[in-house]
Amino acid sequence: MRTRLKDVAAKLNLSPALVSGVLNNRNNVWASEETRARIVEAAAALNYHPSAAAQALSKGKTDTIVFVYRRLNDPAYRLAYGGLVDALSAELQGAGYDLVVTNFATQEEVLEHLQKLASSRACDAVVLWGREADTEPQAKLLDSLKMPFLVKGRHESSHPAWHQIDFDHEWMMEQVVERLVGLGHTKIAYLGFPHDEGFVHGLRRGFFDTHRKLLGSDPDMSLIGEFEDEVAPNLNCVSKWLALSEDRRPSAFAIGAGNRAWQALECSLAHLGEQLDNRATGYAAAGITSSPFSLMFGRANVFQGIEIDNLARYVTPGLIRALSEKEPLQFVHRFRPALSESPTLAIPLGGQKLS
Amino acid sequence: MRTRLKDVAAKLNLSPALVSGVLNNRNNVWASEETRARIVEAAAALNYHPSAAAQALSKGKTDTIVFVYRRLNDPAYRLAYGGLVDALSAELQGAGYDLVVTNFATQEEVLEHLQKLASSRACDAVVLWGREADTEPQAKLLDSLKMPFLVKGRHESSHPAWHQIDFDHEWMMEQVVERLVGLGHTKIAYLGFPHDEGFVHGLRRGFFDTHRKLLGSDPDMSLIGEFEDEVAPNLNCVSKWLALSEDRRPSAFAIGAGNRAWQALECSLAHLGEQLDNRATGYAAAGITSSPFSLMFGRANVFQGIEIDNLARYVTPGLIRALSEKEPLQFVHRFRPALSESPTLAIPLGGQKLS
DNA sequence: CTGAAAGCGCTTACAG
DNA sequence: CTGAAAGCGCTTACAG
Repeated sequence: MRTRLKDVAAKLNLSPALVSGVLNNRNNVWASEETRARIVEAAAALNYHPSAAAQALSKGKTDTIVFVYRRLNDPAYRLAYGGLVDALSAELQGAGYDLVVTNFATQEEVLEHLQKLASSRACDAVVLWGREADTEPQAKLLDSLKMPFLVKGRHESSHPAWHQIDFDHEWMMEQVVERLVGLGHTKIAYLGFPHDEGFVHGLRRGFFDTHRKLLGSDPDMSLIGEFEDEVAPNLNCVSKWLALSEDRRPSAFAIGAGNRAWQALECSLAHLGEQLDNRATGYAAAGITSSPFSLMFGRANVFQGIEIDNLARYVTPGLIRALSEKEPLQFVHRFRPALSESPTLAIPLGGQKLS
Repeated sequence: MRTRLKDVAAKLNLSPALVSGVLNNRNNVWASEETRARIVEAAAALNYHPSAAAQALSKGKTDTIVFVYRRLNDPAYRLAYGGLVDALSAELQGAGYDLVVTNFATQEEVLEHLQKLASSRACDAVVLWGREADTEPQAKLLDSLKMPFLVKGRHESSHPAWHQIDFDHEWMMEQVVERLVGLGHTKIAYLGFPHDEGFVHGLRRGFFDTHRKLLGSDPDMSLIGEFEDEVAPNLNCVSKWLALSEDRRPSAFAIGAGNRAWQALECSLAHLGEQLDNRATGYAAAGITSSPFSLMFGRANVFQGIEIDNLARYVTPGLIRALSEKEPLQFVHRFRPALSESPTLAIPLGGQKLS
């Protein structure tokens, strides 16, 4: 039999109420320092830990947060979730919360489960992650059920009062363009995604706005490539760019796309015996990457795996605070990760001699 | 206020006990079909879901399983955990269990938390994942606390009664060698890890044993390379192998290592204008990979990301059964994933013309 | 400083 | 077929 509150109370000849009060540091409970010490000591000696279920039932608080998402086929999403769960769980653990992870194949199942979560009082809050088309109805449902939640995404214009978080995509692309222009490049191509999603538009907007601001002109529309995260279309596009005459050929690349775009870029360059470098001469690139990422051959400045771990760390305190309702809540978080040198495998290529 | 059991009972003028009995399909409860239907209907109409805490308290069962691990620096571990959590959570959800994920920086914290889990009755079972040096003491502790658990790893000789799962590494390497020999290769090099861990020894043993069995001789010890999962040492080793005279040079590679070994292999070959292929002529390779993995240039047969998802799917039913104790428990699970063609980026390299 | 009592929302014999 | 009652293990006013 595991130790219960009454066991430690009995051992000390005290009432369970007192022991409970002391152990929980309740401030309307009075006990001598000596008694407190005895209680704490006895609890430790008996290896007492309150029953989670009993506490949840009497307190009406579970100290549990549920991370809910729809499973996506795109492996990049799964990877991001993996890192996120790892970091989120670690952060919440530190604050005394458990993280339960639940995923479903369909949006219907997600919505049904959110209903159940709310009415079975199985958690204190929910974290929603995924595409905006999915998370918006999910968040709406939780909102109507008065269940606290945090949602990943850019819902700031439609739902400014939601507790939401995402990257500051416009700012990130600004950093990218500033970096490339700072190196001395003026002909900058853009590789991005073709999807109609908030972050895609944000990245594109950031590129265009900063290009205008720093170079005084709109980007050359023939140097804008937007493709799925596959090697072939990116490779095709980049190799055409590199085959342009020198006056039209880009010398730098702003990447608002995935790892396949980077791989295509590096391979196209490798064909010409070139590789990326952070210099005014030759070719340079900067941009976002999925996690985990290493360049194969060269060097570049990247937002590493968009630092999803840091995103989790950044947002957790706000979530906890929102739950304890001690401070006014900041609703819209825009995270600005650091642009830094990418890890590189530095695989020697072409004519270079191997050791 | 959320609906409680008494609410639906009151609405139907029935006692809570009856409603509870019917809703839980208890077999010593008698109610007419009509009454049953009314109860189910009313529960649905009121959106009734029993309080998880109250159920846990009265039943002494939480329907929760906790996944505990120590955070490791190696990103490959994190990735594996990510995919695992995804799959495990999905599987358990289907069986009515919640998965809570907890990770800690140190082994001490893990052990302390396991203590707490056991004495706060916060879960029905624990899943342990990580290196055997960590999981062994963890499992021992849970064992002594009578907390059911499943542990990843190869503890079959030291603790045959533990509910444990891992890949059948010997068998996997057998498949690899059979595949390469089947293609017609006889000079097979081996790339592995240098660590003193169960799976490393298993892979190596599988390679040696099968080599002897199929080729009638021990492997050439100069064609055994065991390195950390980094490009440089693998690249160095493979390029030396490829520079050997034809009578000594390997034409095939059995990989019991990580993605860096594959990258090194492909790049070494690319220098020579070669790439991997599943043929008797040229170079072939087969082996294990970390998740997610694509070859850059060529083709090969691999155990894809060691199919950690399938491992989770494979093991969940046993875990659930162990908890309900309906069937005798199979303790040691050895999973045999399928050897299949690796995804490849098929990046055209070298003198090849781009479209 | 201390203790008896009610309540959280269920489940489960048990008596009718 | 049905209902009153005790119990799961805590917390929390409240009375002393």
